[in-house]
Formats: sequence, C-alpha cells, structure tokens
Amino acid sequence: MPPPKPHFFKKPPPTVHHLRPLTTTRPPPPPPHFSHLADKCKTIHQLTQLHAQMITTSRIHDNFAASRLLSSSTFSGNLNYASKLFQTIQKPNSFMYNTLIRAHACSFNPKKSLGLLMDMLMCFVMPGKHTFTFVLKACASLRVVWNCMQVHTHVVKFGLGFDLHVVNGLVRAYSVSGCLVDARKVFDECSVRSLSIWTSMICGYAQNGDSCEAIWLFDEMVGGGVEASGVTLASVLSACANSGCVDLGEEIRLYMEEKGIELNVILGTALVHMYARHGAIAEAKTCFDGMREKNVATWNAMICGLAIHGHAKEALGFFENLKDEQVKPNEITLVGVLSACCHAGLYDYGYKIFYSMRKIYGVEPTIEHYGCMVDLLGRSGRVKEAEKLIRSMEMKADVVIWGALLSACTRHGDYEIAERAAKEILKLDPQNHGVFVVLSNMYAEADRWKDVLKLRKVMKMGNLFKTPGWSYIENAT
DNA sequence: CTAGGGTTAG
Repeated sequence: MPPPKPHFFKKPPPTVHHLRPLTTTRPPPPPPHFSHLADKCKTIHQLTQLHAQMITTSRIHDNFAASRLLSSSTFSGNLNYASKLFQTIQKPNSFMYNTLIRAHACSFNPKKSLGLLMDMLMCFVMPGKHTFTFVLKACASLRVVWNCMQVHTHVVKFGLGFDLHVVNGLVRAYSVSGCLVDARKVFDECSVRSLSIWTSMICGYAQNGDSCEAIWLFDEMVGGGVEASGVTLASVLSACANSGCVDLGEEIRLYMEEKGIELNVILGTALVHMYARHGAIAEAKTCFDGMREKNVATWNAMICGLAIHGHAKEALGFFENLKDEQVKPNEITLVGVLSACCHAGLYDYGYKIFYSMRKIYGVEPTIEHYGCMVDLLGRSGRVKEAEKLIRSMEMKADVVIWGALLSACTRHGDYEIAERAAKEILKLDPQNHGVFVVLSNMYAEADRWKDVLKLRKVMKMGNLFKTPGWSYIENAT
C-alpha cells in the first residue's frame, strides 16, 4: 500500500463560476456584440455578469467590446473596478487609455490621469486630441502650473496645438492655475476661436480678480461678431459685480431678454449678486423672487449683499427663510450672517451661530469666521476675549484679524492690547504704516502726547520718514 | 467602429 501523499500534492478543487443567466426564462442568444449590452449595464452587478460572460466566451480579447465595458464601468462610478479591468487588458488602445484618463480627471485623484499619460507614452500608444482634452481637465483640477506646462509641451510635440478642444483645455488649465499670462499667450496664438475658448479666457480673468480685462475681452468678442451664450454672460456679470459696472450688467440683462436666453440659477445668481453688492436691493429682490430655482449661492448673494449694506435684520430674515426652504447653509452663508451680526451689534445671535457652526451646520470655522467673531467681540467691548480667541485659533492669524482687534482696542481705549496687536501686525507686515496712524490717533485722542512722541522715535528707528503715517503724526503734534 | 469644451455666492 503506497503511503498517503502529503496534502499539498492534492489537486486544488476546480473553481466554479456561478453565473446567473441575464434572463430567468432562457439564456439569451449570443449577442451580436457585447458592446451593445455594455451600454445597457447600469449597476456594478450587471457589469460583473457581463464581464464574466466575456471572459468565458473570450470576447474580452476583442478591444472594441472591452472598451465598451470599460467605459460603462467608469460611468457606473466604480473607478476601482474600471482600473482593475484595465489592468487585465494586454494591449490597451488609446481609446481605453482616454476613457480611464477622463474618469480619473473627474475623480478625487486627478493626478492618476497624468500617470496614465506617462504610461501611454512609455508603451508607445499614440495620444490624441481626446487624450489631451481629458488630461488638461485633470490639470485644471490640480491647479499646478508645472503640470500644465509639461502637458503643453506634449501637445505641441504631437501637433495638437490647433484643436479647439485642446486649446480650450490649455486656456482653462493655465488660468485656473493662476497663470493668466500663459493662458493669454495660448489664446492669442489661436487664430480660430470657439465660443468656449472666449468664455474660458473671460472666465479666467473674472475669477482671478481682473474684472476690467474680462470686460474688455468680452467687448472685443462681441465686436468681432461672436454671439455670447448664457455661460459667457455669467462670467461677465460676475466681472460687472466685482468692478461696479452695473450699467453693463443692466445691458446684459436686456440682451438676455431680447435673445430669449433662459435665466437659470447661475445667471440669476450672478444678477442678484451684482445688484445686491452695489446696494440696488430692490432690483436684487425682484430678481431673486423671479427665480424658479435657487441654490445656496443665490441665497448667499442676497444675504451677503444685505449684510454689507447695513440691512442686517433683513439679512438674518433671509437666513431664517433659507433654513425653512431646506437649503443647507455653507461656510459662505455663515460669513454673511456673522458679518450682519457685526454691523448690527447682535452679539448674542452671532455668538450662538459661531459656537454651533460645527455641530448644527457642519461647517469648520475658517479665518474669515474668526475675523467676524473678533470684530463682534471687539465692538461689544470684549477685547480681552477677542485676543484670547485669536490666540486659540488653530490657524495662523493674519493682518486682517489683528487689524480688527486693533481698531476695537482704539475705540475702547485698551492701550496694552492695542500695542500687542500692532506688534503682531508689524511682525507679519513690517511695511504696514497704517498701524502707526491708528496708534498715534489713539494716543492723541487721550491727550497722551508723550506716547505720540515715543511713536515718532520708533518710526525714526524703523527709517519710516516721508510716509503718510509720518505726516499724519506731525499734524497731530 | 466608440468619446470631448465654457458658467454663479465670500
């Protein structure tokens, strides 16, 4: 009798694939192409079933069918599954790379798109115009100029610098990365421009705070006979709001009526913002009431506009209505609400909001919220508490926040804290001459001329002659 | 053989 074999010589049990048929009545006839089925797969469960069938029938080696499966799996939102599927494909073509690059570009980790482009180049798969459109989208989410430049060199190398989608991607990626000079260079070198390219460039200026340039460019576009769309106008209206060109905004509103451009949430919000920001409260309200659909941004435009124009009570009224409408307030809403409290001196209301931000609204306080709170504490005379709050912040205090404390101290004559705040400001910004003006004003008002002279000496040591602050002090003494 | 762009609030 032979000795029993050790267990590891035993044959492993055969793996059984339990495949449920797609239909319960009868197995489906072999489809003409799996690709048609792939488009219909909506859930991950359906996808895995089809995937399994494709493996058993060897159709997985058909790149066309496999790419349909891949794009369906990216649409179902399961990037992990898509990536794993991609890795099993021996020779992925450019379409497959593009599909995965696009999926990653819209995900939380757009950096993977760049890695895939590198893979592609190393495997000698030719990237095309679609590849760069998607990769540039990833660059726009990453906002790193260096990445944009690297991709740009490849765009030029592959002769794709004239494709309208690619050019648009470049303009957009450069401008959201804050490099408007490069965006403009690409824009200028492009002889045929689509509306999207114009829009990307205008939006780039508007979002980087160069409203005038945005408006000039819009003017140039209209002068060249290009018809603006609602998307373009939203950016231009934002530029109007930031630069005070309410007349142009008014003109745009009439143009939209004339052309029958639908006033959607975004355009409506941009209009409300423009009116409210410049104190045209009645117009802002009319526009706000006329909107069918509203989102947080719409409410924020209204609340913040009211707050900065001193209509604090109304701003808070809108805030209460917002909560009734089941809209979730965000960090911007709360900045508006807190600043309304500052203007109206509503200490208790603001205090309650600030200390319940995290719990009730799920919003982490930012430096702006702290700024409002310091202002609120300071205005109600609680300068000691304000200083304590600043020192307890998890982030580094900035000039604005110390400035708020300083001005509160001068109002309430707290010299000790004022001097500390001034010192902190000068630590952050040694050229800040305004600090001396504020301090000397404070001393002068209290007839403390000795201290004014002391300041004068300090300024001399700091070599700050011939400054606006200096002349101010001279007049005071 | 298949796919792609631009917009609002501090």
